[in-house]
Formats: sequence, structure tokens, C-alpha cells
Amino acid sequence: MKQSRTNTCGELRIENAGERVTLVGWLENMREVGASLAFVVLRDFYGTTQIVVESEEMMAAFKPIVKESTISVTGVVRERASKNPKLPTGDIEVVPESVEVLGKCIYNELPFEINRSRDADETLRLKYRYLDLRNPEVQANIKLRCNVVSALRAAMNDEGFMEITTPILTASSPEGARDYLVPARKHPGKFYALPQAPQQFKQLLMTSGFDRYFQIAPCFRDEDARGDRSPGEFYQLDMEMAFASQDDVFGVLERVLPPIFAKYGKYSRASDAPFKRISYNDAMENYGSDKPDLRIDLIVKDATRFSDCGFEPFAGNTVKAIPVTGFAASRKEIDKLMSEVEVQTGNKAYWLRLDENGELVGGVSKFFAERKDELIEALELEPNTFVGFTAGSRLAAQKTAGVLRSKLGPISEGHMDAEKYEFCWIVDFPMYEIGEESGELEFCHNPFSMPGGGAATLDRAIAGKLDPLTITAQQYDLVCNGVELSSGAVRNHDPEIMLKAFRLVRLGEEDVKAKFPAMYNAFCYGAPPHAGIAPGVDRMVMLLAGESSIREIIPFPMNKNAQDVMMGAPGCVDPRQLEELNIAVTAVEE
RNA sequence: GGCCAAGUAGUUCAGUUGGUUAGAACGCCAGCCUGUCACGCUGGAGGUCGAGGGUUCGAGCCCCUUCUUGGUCGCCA
Repeated sequence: MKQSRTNTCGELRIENAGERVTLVGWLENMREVGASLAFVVLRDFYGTTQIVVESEEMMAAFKPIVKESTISVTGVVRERASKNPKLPTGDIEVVPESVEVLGKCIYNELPFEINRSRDADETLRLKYRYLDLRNPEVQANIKLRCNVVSALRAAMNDEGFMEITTPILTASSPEGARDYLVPARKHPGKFYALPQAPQQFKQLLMTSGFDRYFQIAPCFRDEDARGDRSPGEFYQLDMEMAFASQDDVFGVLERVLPPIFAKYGKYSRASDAPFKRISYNDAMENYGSDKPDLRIDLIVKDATRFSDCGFEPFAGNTVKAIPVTGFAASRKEIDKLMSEVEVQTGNKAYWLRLDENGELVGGVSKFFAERKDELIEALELEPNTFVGFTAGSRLAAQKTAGVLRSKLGPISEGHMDAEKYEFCWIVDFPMYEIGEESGELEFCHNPFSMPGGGAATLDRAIAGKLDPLTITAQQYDLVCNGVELSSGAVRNHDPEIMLKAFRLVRLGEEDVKAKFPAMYNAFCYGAPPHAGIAPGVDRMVMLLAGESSIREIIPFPMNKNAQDVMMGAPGCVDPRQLEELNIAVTAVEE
């Protein structure tokens, strides 16, 4: 490059008219409007600037340049004859004196048009992610991510938290998701694992006396992807506080998150502190979900008293009902809604309507003919109300109702204020559950949480005086707009209580030591009570960007099958590498 | 792994009961155009209709198998 740039492509204004400048960037487009008049759009990270080609000499210089080549243009800034108010730089243009190609684009046909890359097939976008990322719309999500991460760091520092990095190569954890394993060259037959979360390290930091820890932590889990869950790796704002309670943790996030959501989010409104707190049981009962979208004001009601109404699917089951006013859908739309719910949950949903004359019509209405008044009273129905029903085991009826609720909210009149961020805490999760496969008592979530009521409650359960299924954990989720942002807990830092908690699932001290040797031993040397949480950075950015695919906010995402189609990962390796690692491959993908 | 949907030009898509040479828009190439900004106008190139098999006089379309992709459930302490 003969000369470095004097300005960026987003910066020149009318005041700069007359200045001699050098701009660099990508040649986005060239509009020829005459034999010796053309307009060139030059794009860089900061914006676009119009270059006006007026001479035959410049025409000859610009015309052979293939679009998307990088160029350097030196010329004079001039006020435009016809301004473009849609562009920040729309008042000016640059009259070039010279142009130099810096990086030639040798293909005059790209896999997709840069400014329409979001419409292209996703596999193609991912394969050419470096071109996809040239699109300012795509770039904007990555900029947003940077800004949010930066704001989170600043806010956590202000709260007195210290960022400490923890190992990426660590030990496989016996609980939780499938690990990513890394063969240990110096130790044949042994493996490192990539951390599913820095859980044990941060708790160890607490026992070491680091009072407030946080980390924008990479986490690795070998589980299948979802729309809102990237396969393989993701980032958490992992934090932990010593000598802290649930309220202390809530306080930090209630101070840190709302300003960032209001500033960087698609919507400018975010819940004020304190966020609403809902017990797990209430959430399941009233919203049919442990991650309710509180922007929707619909409430799930119990209608199990009507299980004997004669409608076969209700018989002997829990029945849930969602009354909705302002839902004037056609029969066809209702059928579609019902089938969507069935596809998503594997459970059927049913409906009827109390019409404007107070008559029950449509769907399953005939089964309520003789108990109309009872139904109206039980569900507090007003005329012109749609009622959705679900039935099944208690959990199935709740969950299906939850899905129905989340679908009814956006399509019914006046039941959803969508343009805001509505946070809530889900608290008092059950500590134990009956495992579906084992049929025995198991930990519901993680075994590190402090049980509500502590040692005394566990003692009563061990003595058989209390149903262990009623024991709650001091565990909490942060939910925003129906998205589970975060999970955390007041940790069980007391070795004795830990042993009691494990004893209920038939595990002894030796088992605990074997599973979590460092943490258990550390707690035997005097541990502070501590609590923490880990909001998912990717999901947060996704919410703020208003994207429905997690891949839109990750710079280089893998596809759903956990492949990087750009880099070709995973891929085969040289046999010598395998030999060195003492690895024998027993099956190979075609 | 189960279920649902999709796969046609470089890209995004249309393609009627199964019937001539498979179309459009954008992009690309050529020409025209002196104020464009999604520039415009004219012309052109570009297709193994994901792959394999079958039914048929005849298949982009119907049937079977398979691959790929997306969504969803399982899974994610």
C-alpha cells in the first residue's frame, strides 16, 4: 500500500468537503450510468462511501476490478449533487485521483450475494462464513456480542468480581452431560476432558478465599444441538460468591443485567429489580413450564374435576385448561394450532369456546353440555372465550398446557406485551426425583446444591419421617421471555450435609470422594458458604439480537451435526498421530 | 436414535391431472445510458431437477431405497 487510509468509509461528512483523502475497503458495487460516469460503493467495517467515477481514465481503472476486491482510493471529498439521506455519508462523495487493488477477488461469481447472505442456505453460509460475515447485518450481531461481553465484564468488575481463568484440559466429570475427551500422550489409556463448566474449580476458588469470582467461561458438552443450543461449545458468564446467600446472587444479576438489556437489546424495556420469584411448583402449575414467558398474561387452570365428563382422553387424567379472551381464530387455524402442539409435545390438545351468547360450542363442548355452569364458574369464563384443554399425567398435562400457552399468547388479542425483556427467578426446585430408568430416588439436578432445611430436613428423610421428593434445593434458574438464561445454586459446602444428601441416593462417603475428590477434601478444610450462577452468554446475546437461531450470534458456529464445514472439523488425522497417542480407531464414518 | 418438512440455474424460489425445448427474480457476461444509490434498458451464457432403483408410451411431478439439510422430541447434573 502506497499510503494508509486517512479516514474510514463511515466517517466523511459535508464538513470534510475539499479534503484530500485515502479510503480503503471492499468494492461492493459499481453503478455505471454513462460512458464516463459511474458510482462505486466502497465498504469497510465502519460504513460505505460513494466514489464517483467521471473520467474515461478512472472508468478504465475501476471497470476491470471484480466486486469484493479490496482497493485503496485516493481523491477529493465533494458535496454531492444529489444527496442520499438514507446514508450517514450520503451528503458527500469522493472524486478519485488514483485507485489501487490491494486484494484481488478472482471469482466474479460469489456463492451468494454479500448483502443477501442471510437468505442463503445455511450450510453454504457456514462454509463461506468469512464472506457471510462481510454482510453488515451479520457483522452487527458479532459487534453486539463484543459489546455485551465487554459490558458484562465491566459490570462484574464494578461489583467487585475478579476474572480468573480455569483449566480447559481437566478431568472427566462423572455427572452431567457427555464429555469431550482428549487423549493424554504421556499417559497411555488416560484422557483429559474439556470442562462442561468450571463448576468445581470455582467452588475450589471459594474455599481458597477468593471472595468473588467470575469468568466468561468456555464450556464443552457433547450433546445434540437445538435452535437455541450450539453443539459442542458455548460461553457462560460464570460467577461465584463466598459467604453469600441466594439473595446476594440475585442482587448482583438484578443490578448487572437490566441496564445491559435495555441498552443493547432489540427492546428498550427490561424488568426492574427485584425480578419476580416463582417456585418451580407454581411455575409448572400456572404456566406449564419451568421457563415461563411472563410477557404472556395467560394462566393455566386446573380442570381435573372434569376428568369424568365423558370425554375419553380426560378419564382418570389430570386436566388443564387455558381460557383466552380475544382469540377469534377460524376452525382451520385452531386445528393447525392443536396439531402444532401435538407435534411439539407428543400430546393432543383440545378446545371449546364459550360464544358471545354464553353457549358452549365447538371442539369438546358437547362433553360439558350438562356441566356448563360448573365449567364457567370453575374457570371464571366470560362470554366469547376460547378454552384450550390438555390431559394426561400431571406433568404431561402441565407441559402440554405450557406449550399451548406459549403459542396462544402471541396470536390472541391483548395477552402479550412482546416488546420488552421480562425476567423471573424460578426457585425451590425439587432436590430429588424418581429416575425414569432406575425407578429409584436420584438427584434431580446437581448434587452440589444445598438442600432447603439443611441437615435437619435430610435427617428426617433418612429416618423415613419425610418424603424425600418434597425436599427442595436452594437452586434457581433465571428466565427471560421464556428462555432459560441461567442456572445456579447455593452450594452445599458442608461435608456432613453432603454425605447425608448422597446417602438418600444410596451413595456413601467413598462414592462422594471418588466422584469429587478435590472438592470433597477441600470442604473438609473449612469452606465458606457460597453461591453462584452462570448465565449463558450466547443465549443472552441471542435474546438481545432478537435472533431465533444461536448460530446467528456466534462468529464461527458449527452446524447442527457438530461439524465445522468451513474448517472441515471433525476430520481424520495422520495415523502417526494416533499411534503416538496409543489410539486404535474401531469405526470410521463413511 | 424417533417424528415432521425441504432438496429444481451461481443464489432465492415457481413449476397445474404425469405430456413439446424446465421458468422467474437477483447475480454473472456483452452492449446502451451523464447523478445513480435495490440505478435503468436490450441481449446472452448458465440445469445430471440431491443420488439410485421402479411404475409408465412418457417422470421435476407417482412409488421404493438412500444421502444431505432444517425443525422438533430423546439428550443437555
